[in-house]
Amino acid sequence: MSDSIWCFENINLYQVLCPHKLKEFGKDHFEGFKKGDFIYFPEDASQSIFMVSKGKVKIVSYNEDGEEVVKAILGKGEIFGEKALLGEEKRSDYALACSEPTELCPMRLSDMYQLMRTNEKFGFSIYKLIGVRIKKMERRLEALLFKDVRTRLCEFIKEMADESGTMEGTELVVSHFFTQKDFADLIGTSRETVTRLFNELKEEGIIDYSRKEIKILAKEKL
Amino acid sequence: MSDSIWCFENINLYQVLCPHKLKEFGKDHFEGFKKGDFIYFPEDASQSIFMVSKGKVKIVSYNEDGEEVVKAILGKGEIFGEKALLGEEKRSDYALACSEPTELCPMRLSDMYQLMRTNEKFGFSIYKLIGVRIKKMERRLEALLFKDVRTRLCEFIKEMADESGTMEGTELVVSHFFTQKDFADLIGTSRETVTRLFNELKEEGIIDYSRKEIKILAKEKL
DNA sequence: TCGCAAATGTGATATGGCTTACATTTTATG
DNA sequence: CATAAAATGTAAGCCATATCACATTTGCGA
Repeated sequence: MSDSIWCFENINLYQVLCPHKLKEFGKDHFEGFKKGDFIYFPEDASQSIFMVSKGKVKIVSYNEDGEEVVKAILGKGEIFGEKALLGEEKRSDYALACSEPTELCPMRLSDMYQLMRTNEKFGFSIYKLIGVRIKKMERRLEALLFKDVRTRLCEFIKEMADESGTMEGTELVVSHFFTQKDFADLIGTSRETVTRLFNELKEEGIIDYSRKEIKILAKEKL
Repeated sequence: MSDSIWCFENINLYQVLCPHKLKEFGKDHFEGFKKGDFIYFPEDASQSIFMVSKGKVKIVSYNEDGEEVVKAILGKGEIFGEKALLGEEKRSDYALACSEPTELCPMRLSDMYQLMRTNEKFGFSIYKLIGVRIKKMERRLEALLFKDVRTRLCEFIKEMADESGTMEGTELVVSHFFTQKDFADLIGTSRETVTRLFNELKEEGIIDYSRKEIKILAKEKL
């Protein structure tokens, strides 16, 4: 649990990547996005990776019916588009800003590679970041294979709490900006089931759910 | 589709990694394993990554009941343990040889990093390899989220065919050494369902399944 | 501030695939 | 070659969760 949300599992990437600390690359590093602005589209050339320096970014795709499917939501200090580093030539999904204003810190691939080669510490940070991503995916896969929906939701809430929860008195509070549909996408279930489960957890006095935040009243029961 | 099984999605890693081509690192690079030999255990320090130079390797874990759950099966030219490169300190699963003899080409982490830094081509191969792994995982995740078991099995068979199928007359033949339990683990279903589906596909004249190989009679219907 | 679209709530019904339980076949092993 | 162990085959019943069909609430944009 951390109060500095950009501290990403012991790798302070914000510190490493932030333009202020890397003046030589820092010229055109900030960009302002409005809510709903697309940052990239599938088939766009994967030329850079991004760090969120302000706001929130959604990674999504669209299913056959044109409905949005959320794959990830990222906040300050988090990185996306990093598959570009791994030989991906074209983006495979959409990235869009979902809060206003959203500011990003894009880094060109060539700069990244150079930095990774010359700055050992930086290189390791990037490796580690990708490793963490893979671990996260593996956990998700395992949950999907072996755990029921309620367990998946509980674990998801706990993860959110670990990443961005704050203690307010005796309550652990996680502020968020997910819709229940987003939760559903992220844990792999239907919107209706999520609604039902949130109310169930509420009834049982385990959480207190509202649109903006989740208060965790009994973490041990999650 | 390729007849050289170690050609891994356009990256000929065998060529790059094979000890014969890297004499300076090649002293102790071959090791013989018998069927069932463990290569590493969870909690072992992640000190090296391996390439299969002969035989087959299973990556597994065990569930609460002590049953084996297969996570991946790798053949010649494929790499495993690569999370070591990404900041993983301890192995998180078991790797064991599942054919005899199995030979590996282990590379120490420090050597890898050095090679990656000095040999640009090598570095890119590794990045790309990890990228391919991630893509594969993403596909798996998506299949699990959006597709029913039959579709998942069909796609899995098609993938096998693309990776290691050979044309024999008009038939596309994939030889394999999976049990139906293995298929079940890999696509996320129960063994019984796999049995049923294989027989269903057989009845429908789409494939011809036997323990050693799958003949694909109507790829378009898969 | 009104109106409308998006988000949430809830019941009824349907169903894919898991589980259980056991039979049969194939393969490994002394 | 005999016997055990592993893999495969099959059926019946059940259950978690999807799907459908609405009602209600919330919040945003004009």
